[in-house]
Amino acid sequence: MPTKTYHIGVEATMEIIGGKWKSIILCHLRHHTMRTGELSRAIPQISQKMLTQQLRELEAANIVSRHVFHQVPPKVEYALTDYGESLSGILHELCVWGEDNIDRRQADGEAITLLSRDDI
Amino acid sequence: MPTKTYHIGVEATMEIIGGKWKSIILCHLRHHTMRTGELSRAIPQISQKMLTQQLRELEAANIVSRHVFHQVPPKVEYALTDYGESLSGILHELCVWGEDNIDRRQADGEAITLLSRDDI
DNA sequence: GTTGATGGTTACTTTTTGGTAAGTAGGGCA
DNA sequence: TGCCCTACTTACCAAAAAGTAACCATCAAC
Repeated sequence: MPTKTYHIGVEATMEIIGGKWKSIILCHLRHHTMRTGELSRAIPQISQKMLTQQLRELEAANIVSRHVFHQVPPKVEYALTDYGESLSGILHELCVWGEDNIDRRQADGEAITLLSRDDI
Repeated sequence: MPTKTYHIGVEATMEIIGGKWKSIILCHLRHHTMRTGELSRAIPQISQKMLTQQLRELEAANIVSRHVFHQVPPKVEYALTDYGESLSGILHELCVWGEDNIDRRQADGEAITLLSRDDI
């Protein structure tokens, strides 16, 4: 098997939290365990397909855990793993920096809105 | 003009530092001003086209400054702006977390290498 | 026995992103 | 005269990521 080569640490991080959805999902899970439906309500723009796909990839990277309750109708809960929690500080800063960025651009006259500034 | 809407701060951050190259470029610029050629030697996998394209986008977001020396052959230097410096802490953490992630995966038996651990 | 709730998969299409290769500029220099 | 250097641009193509829409399973309630 060919050896995977990184040139700088951030490459590996971005492979895990990069993409359009993963960091958003993680920012929500940072606060509490969530069910599939809760996540898709919290991220209304995401499709079912993308949501489960990204959750599977985060699970494979050991960032997120998946807990299936064998019930009908089904119930599945997602949470950060202990290792995933090690990203919590970074995720928080990414949220806060983004909020500040949006503020600046608004002050600059850009037509831009941030719907929820729920990051504590 | 339609108002751009974000649902959570991290969306805005990722729009700026996301993608395959931007965070890598920024991690290099974090240490010092660099010329175009230095950057492409530091990031050997990137193509000319991607390098200048990403630098232009970072410049447009006021994260990176571009200083042209009117010489022949041309000389252009890139640096973080003051605002770009506000990302420095995050970039550092992204590098460190990635280095740790690679260590774990190596310890886990994955065939994986990190070429330079130059993040201080 | 039809409907609804939840979580999920699949095939297919579109959009976005990235890669390659070639070309530009203009003075230096042999 | 013609080639080098550096930073960049452009046209074109390939690959990856994301969107759409339809479908599945299960059991409970009506």
